[in-house]
Amino acid sequence: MKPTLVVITGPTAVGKTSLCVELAQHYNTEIISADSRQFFKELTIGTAKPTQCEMQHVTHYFINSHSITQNYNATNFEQDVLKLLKTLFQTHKIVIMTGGSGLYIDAVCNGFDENIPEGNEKIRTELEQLYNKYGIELLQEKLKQLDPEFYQEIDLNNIKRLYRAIEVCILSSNSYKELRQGIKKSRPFNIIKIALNRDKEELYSRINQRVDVMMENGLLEEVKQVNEYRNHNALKTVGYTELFDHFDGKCSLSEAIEKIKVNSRRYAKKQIAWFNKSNDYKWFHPNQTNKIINYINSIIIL
RNA sequence: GGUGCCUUAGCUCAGUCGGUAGAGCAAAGGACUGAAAAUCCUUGUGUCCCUGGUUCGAUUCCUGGAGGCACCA
Repeated sequence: MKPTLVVITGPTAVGKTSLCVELAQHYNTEIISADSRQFFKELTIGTAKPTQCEMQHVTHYFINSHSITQNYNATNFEQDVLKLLKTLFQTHKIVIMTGGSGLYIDAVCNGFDENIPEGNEKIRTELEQLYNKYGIELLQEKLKQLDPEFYQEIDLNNIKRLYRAIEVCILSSNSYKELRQGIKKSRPFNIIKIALNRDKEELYSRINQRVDVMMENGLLEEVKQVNEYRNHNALKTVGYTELFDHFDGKCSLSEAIEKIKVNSRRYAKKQIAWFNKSNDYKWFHPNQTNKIINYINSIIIL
């Protein structure tokens, strides 16, 4: 019988961590984090990692696994998790993966189309220079020549999507449109997908409170310590960019804190939209531990 | 107490030489296949403070009132 990966996701601050610790103890298993910022050992308070205590009770993977100076992306994560799961499934029938990074979860569950090349630092730097020098129109024009079909589909104002599309065309000498098959990979394990949510008001007040607690716990000091790395992708993160702005005198501390709350709420909205889009999530309230266990058991028995 | 200014979207304010109104921020919804806590898109009906008057028509002009701010006593 195939082993099972239980995916538990949901918006930030909904209560994923404590539920998953409970579930992991119930199933006597371990947790893989699918959070694109908790990888980084330098970012702790602002990314709301599990507590020391929680991590002592249950083994967590992909927390503090990387440094902010390293580049780490969804493909790296996909490959690393698949490798890890192979090992974990030798001793566990169930493994839990939890986090709020939709793309990373999809990478593990579905994979990416095979013939599309990975990101390339050199090309990205060149494209960025072109953008800074000539503006977005030049890149739009470039894509139009390289891949007129995809040019029609893409959001032409989205510079990162433009970079990516052009990069793929250059690297593969093929059209991005052609390469995008959207074929889900089959995995050697079953996947149960669960998403958590609460009333919006409740969620938002949890977010606001959590930001206040982060400040009490020393977020300001943590951000100061990584200030010199602010150009790294890992630090383009809610909770950090706002405080960098404060350091630069662009806003007061209390304005920065308010901005962190606003941006966290927006992040939660975006996450909910992402998870809503795919219909294979079963939604629960984070308090429904028993219902969730029953749901998982009912599928595993089948 | 007197004089002047203000009162318009959740907030800050613009505007209508009289034909029922619009920006920024916030908010809501959405997109997103190797940077994803990134990046991007869409969405503005609100007793224009209240009252009476002038007018075909008032949020806009005039009278009176309420609240706020400033200055003078």
